[in-house]
Amino acid sequence: MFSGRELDVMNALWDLGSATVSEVLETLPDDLAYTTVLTILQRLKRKGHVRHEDEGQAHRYFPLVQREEAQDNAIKRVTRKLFSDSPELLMTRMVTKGGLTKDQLEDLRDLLDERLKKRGET
Amino acid sequence: MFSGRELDVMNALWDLGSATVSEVLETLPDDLAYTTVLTILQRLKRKGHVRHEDEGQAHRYFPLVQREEAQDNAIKRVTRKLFSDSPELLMTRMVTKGGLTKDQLEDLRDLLDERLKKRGET
DNA sequence: TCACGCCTACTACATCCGTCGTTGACAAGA
DNA sequence: TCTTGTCAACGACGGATGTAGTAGGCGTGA
Repeated sequence: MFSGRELDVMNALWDLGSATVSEVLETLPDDLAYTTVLTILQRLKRKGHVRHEDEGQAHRYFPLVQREEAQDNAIKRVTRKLFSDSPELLMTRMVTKGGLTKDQLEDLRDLLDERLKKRGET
Repeated sequence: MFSGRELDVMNALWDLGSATVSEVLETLPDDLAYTTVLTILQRLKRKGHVRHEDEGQAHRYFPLVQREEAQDNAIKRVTRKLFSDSPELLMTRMVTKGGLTKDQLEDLRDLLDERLKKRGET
């Protein structure tokens, strides 16, 4: 769905809520040209992923897709292409190999417990 | 690391262990031209992701990267670009929203329990 | 009024990606 | 020997991506 650079820009918009080209530029760690960011935003607009309003002579850009949607799409893609479409396989791999601390693993187990209590049926 | 089509081809190689162009072609669900698959394999070779040996007049291709490595890279990329570099956030999202069955959630909790027992220290 | 700074629009360009067509080598039948 | 089938090499082409230069509008301070 989003390319690498597009994701950088979308992340800026998601973090800030909305942003002008300059604001995105300040947010990004890499040292890109102003016009580079402008181009990416224009392409995102053409694809319908952002919109913009006038703000003085500048444009203020707003994301039209939610971060959550992009997250789910990315997960789905990785799951399909690299884990035989099995979310369980992906999760198992992350648990067994995924550099999580003990605390994080415990949090996760607690979350699972809670989740399992809440839906004893499904 | 791998593009969409490249992943399709790599999956064929990983599943079969090694394969000729024709074998990859038979494995893929989509109806691509022979030369399309050949091109992808040649590009993968140029990038150092596969190698090939002669087999009669054909080439037999072998993957040079393991599926696990590609899986980890993909997870890392998604984690970095969409989950603030936090594997825990990703996992949490999959647990709370990721379409897993009760059985799968239970399996996962058991896996976590076991995992936590094994490393009471870290 | 004019030069400067900020901002957008438009153009460009190299590379990558997905997809094939053409060409030519080579082997196995007819 | 002629034909046909199987392969690989190479070139091509349109679209996406990453990156940026140039032109031109507009407001502000001198």
